Amino acid sequence: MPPTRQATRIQQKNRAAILEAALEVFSAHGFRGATVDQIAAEAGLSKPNLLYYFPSKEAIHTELLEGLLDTWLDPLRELDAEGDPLDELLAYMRRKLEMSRDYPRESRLFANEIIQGAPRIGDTLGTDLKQLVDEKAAVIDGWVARGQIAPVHAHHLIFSIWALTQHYADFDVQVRAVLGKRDSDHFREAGLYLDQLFTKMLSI
Amino acid sequence: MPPTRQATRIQQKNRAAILEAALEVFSAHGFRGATVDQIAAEAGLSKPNLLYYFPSKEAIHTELLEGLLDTWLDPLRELDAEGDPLDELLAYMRRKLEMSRDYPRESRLFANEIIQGAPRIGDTLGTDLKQLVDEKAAVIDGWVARGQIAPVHAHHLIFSIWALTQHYADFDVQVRAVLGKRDSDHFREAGLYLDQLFTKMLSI
DNA sequence: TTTTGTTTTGACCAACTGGTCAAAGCGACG
DNA sequence: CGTCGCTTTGACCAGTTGGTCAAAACAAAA
Repeated sequence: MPPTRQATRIQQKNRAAILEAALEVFSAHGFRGATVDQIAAEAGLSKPNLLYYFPSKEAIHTELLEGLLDTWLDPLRELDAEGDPLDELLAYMRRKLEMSRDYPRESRLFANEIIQGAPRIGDTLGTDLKQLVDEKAAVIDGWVARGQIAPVHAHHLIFSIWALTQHYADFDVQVRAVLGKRDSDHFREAGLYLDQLFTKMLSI
Repeated sequence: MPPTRQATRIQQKNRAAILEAALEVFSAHGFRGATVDQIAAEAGLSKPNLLYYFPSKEAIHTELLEGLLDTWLDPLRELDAEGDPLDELLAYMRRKLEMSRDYPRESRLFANEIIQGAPRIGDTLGTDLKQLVDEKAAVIDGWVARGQIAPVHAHHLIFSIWALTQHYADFDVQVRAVLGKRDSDHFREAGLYLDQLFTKMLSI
């Protein structure tokens, strides 16, 4: 690996290309299903050259996951206890749906990891993720207690937002197959449907 | 492979053991992540012996998927156009949730396949599955037209039932990590939450 | 006991995979 | 120009994996 103090321009460029390629390949085939050669080819590098920038296949995967986890949870962090409850929750849902539309590879990367038991980020789930979710669930509970939204199980409300929005990224082929092969129009329909769903669910 | 007319008792037993073992291994590691040796060991057979009953790893996987797809869609087939709309839809959702609780491996097997682009059952999705869903969506549209439930986009309603129930099987580790390590109690909570959600969504 | 068909296995193979390494290429700076 | 550090690569390796095969073990019928 390059032990320089500051990453050179070439290093920055190649590391970025590798991570981008790895996202493409890992999200499409899972960790085990992806090969270093595939990632290298996708990044326009030779295998040994790729391994000059990252010590191992696992290292790439780990760095990808950790680097993306923050981004992935940002929308939830933005949930504002001071805002209007319904607006805040709908906005959160919409942001998540947009992420499914615009960053499906990231969604599938996580989905692959979690379905297989989260062998590489399991720890983070029980600590960082749990902490964030508990915190935001408390906010929701507060809204419920103050009668600002209908009484709901806050944790399951969050799960349902995750499930419903990520479904359109993770199960994209199925959605497309069932709806017929229209492009991304179904994201608009989904948005309307989910607006309706959560509005009814949360209205008193 | 055994070219006998009738499968002997040994054949039936071993083929069943192999499929059971394959379900365990494929659902936990995905197709590429699973090894024939692993499946053989899980089934209590040697690798050559396993390959005496199935011609290849792929053949096992295909047979598993196809054999299970029917079972998996049964609850949807049971959706009765003549029954009470809300009862029928809630019952369907509950059955799907029970399946997530009782057959999480099957759910993960499909999830793995679909996330990776359904390379092995993609065709079935656009034909059989689409046909069934379109048919049931028409039933739902009928209920809407007759004013028996709130106006909803039928296809997305079905997607939302899938997404919300399968989430508890496919993302089990995440759900457990966030809720804390209680056993299957969260399935009861989830059932109550989803009852509430769909009741509100569908009531006029 | 012999025969016949089924089931099981040890030994083996070719392809693939993640990873190593020494040497060569390259670019910038003195 | 020459040198020095960063970058790239061809050749290679050991372990794994899906799959084959001939021979052995076994079971049941004759």
